[in-house]
Amino acid sequence: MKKRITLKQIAKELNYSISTVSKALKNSPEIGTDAKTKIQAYAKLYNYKPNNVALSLKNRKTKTIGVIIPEMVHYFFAKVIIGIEKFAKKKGYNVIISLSNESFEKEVINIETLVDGQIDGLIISLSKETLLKQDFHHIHETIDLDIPIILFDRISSNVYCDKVIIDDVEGAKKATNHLIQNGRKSILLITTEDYVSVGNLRTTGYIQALKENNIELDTDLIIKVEDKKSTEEELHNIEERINEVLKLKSNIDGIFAVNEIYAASALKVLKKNNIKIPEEVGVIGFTDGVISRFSDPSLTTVDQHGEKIGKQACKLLIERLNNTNNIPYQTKIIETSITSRESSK
Amino acid sequence: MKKRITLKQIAKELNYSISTVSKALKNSPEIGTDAKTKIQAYAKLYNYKPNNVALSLKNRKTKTIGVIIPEMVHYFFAKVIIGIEKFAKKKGYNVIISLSNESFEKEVINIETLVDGQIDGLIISLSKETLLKQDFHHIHETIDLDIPIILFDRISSNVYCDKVIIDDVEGAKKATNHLIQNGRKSILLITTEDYVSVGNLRTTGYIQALKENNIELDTDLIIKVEDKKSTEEELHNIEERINEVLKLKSNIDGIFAVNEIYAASALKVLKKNNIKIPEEVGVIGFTDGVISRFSDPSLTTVDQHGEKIGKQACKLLIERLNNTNNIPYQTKIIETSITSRESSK
DNA sequence: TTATTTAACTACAACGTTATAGTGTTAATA
DNA sequence: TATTAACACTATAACGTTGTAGTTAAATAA
Repeated sequence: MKKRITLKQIAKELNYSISTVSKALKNSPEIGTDAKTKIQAYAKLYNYKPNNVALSLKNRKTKTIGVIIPEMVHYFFAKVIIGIEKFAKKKGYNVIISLSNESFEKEVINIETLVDGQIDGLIISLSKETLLKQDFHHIHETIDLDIPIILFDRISSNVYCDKVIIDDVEGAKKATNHLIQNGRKSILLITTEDYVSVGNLRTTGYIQALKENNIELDTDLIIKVEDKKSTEEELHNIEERINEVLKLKSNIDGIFAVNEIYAASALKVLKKNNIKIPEEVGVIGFTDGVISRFSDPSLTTVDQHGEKIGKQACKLLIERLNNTNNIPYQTKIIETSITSRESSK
Repeated sequence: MKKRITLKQIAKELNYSISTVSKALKNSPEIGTDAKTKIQAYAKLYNYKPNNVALSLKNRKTKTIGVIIPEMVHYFFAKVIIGIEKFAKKKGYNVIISLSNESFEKEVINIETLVDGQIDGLIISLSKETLLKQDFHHIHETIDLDIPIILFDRISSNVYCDKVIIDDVEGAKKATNHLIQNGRKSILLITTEDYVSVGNLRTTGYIQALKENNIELDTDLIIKVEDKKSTEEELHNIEERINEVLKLKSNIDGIFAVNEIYAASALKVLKKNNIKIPEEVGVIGFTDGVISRFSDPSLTTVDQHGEKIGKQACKLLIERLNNTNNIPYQTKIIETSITSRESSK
């Protein structure tokens, strides 16, 4: 209907040049008071807003940040996005979100699309497939193009860039210690295969905690799940495996799961076997999400503070964007904390 | 480092005009085979990609869709976004996401920011505050600016535009009927205050189902929650209210909650009172989310098919964007379905 | 009185594209 | 032989901005 007005139209209408109008609206001292008031009034009346696309072209900056996450339906990632979005908006940036759906190929395509002129920088959490393949050419190429990338949570030491992570090892240690301090000695670990960096690190933390408490490591007490996608079938599979180990090792008195899905699965199996939680077995999960909050019993978890991570990632990115001279890459570590609920006493 | 190459640079390097290069890369018949092969080879070698910002300026189209949702940590909205994103990407569109955080003011600001030149169209689910205020000037202004808006789920009949909704009344009827067919007669409804359109409609569906089954409506069996934000405190409050009604009306044998948080709260209260689910009381929720899936017992729910909604909304929007002649506004209704789980037998 | 400064503007180029119109050159037609 | 058509390209303008470098005319200084 009433298409947006441009400088050109204002200029024509008021019989000034485009430059004058532009400068008047920027309150430049070059322009006389008369012209200024006239132009500004007219602009306000017709609700003039500069065309951001034209500005982007001129400034070679889009004031937009791209975010690529492996999946959307995931409390942690949702929280991270909230953190990113909040901070970005405050700094005048917009956020474009893409989903890799844990696929390497989609990740590559998403980056390409985003890099093709729409964003100033990227915040990425790598897909499981990428981590498995250890193929980071798309990341490197983007950085080579002078488009800064911040990696968070799912990172790789083979990529040189800014990173934001949690102290996964520490967090897992805290979790394991939490159970040990409750007097648990035989703690089942439900984790992912080692190629998922966070799973790997949390496994390490678990092992370290045991060692520091002089508890012998029993590899039979470690379930490593091939962590593709949590389909109904996959979930069933996990439950089966937990059930088996539980039968095999009747002395288990604690369970540490590296995410809330595994923790919820553990709860389910325990309840099915009429094992009392937390009296007989204490359970603690990683990721303080909605499942943990509403499960029965509610789950004690390691809170990753996703929003903080998002904010930090966004901050690092914007700092880099504003700093033309190359500052050295940083890795920020966000502390975890334990949220104690019913599943551990 | 190796900044992206432009038409200009190719032209200079190969001694052609910019026009020739542009046309050669578009495989225009105007250009000779010789020039074409040379230019295309060079472009490929230096990985030429057209600058999308320049294209946006030229075409007055950004190929970007803005999405504004009230909150991120919400299974339904996450699913909708997945649907939007998938369809958009397939059609060559990018998606910018903004959060209104249920605030009217943030919604207004978000729209302004997005409309300022970065998006071709908008997909919005209105914030609760907006619905409460019934102030839609920001929506109208945007539509006036010829920027199409698609509303989904949280809509208002006072806005004229395309809409995608579920059959909330039908869905609620289905849910209530599901309980009635199980032999329940005294069904507690946990819903929102009436200004939330979906809550209102679901309440209507509940009432209709009762009527159709000749069950007298007992308003004491309806809990209307002031639906601000689900803080720990708010949740506690809801549980209290459920508990009270449960004590007051001991013959309750079914509970229908209009979202999964309320349903989960109901489960909790029932279990605390040692009421057997589903034997003594059957429970059904709305929104098939992660909480329902992992609760104990798992929750029977009305599945809103969020992904489908997102896809449909995106489809409507892109159709409108491609159609310069005004097609009449449509309201698409996505059918709900019941996912039967443990909480109802 | 002439030179110089200042005020208040305007013209132009550029960001990277593409569509339209225009320019030569050669080949085909009348 | 003169006219026209076909080919292969180039110039230009435009999308909406902004910064730099002009251009006037009036005011001041020498």
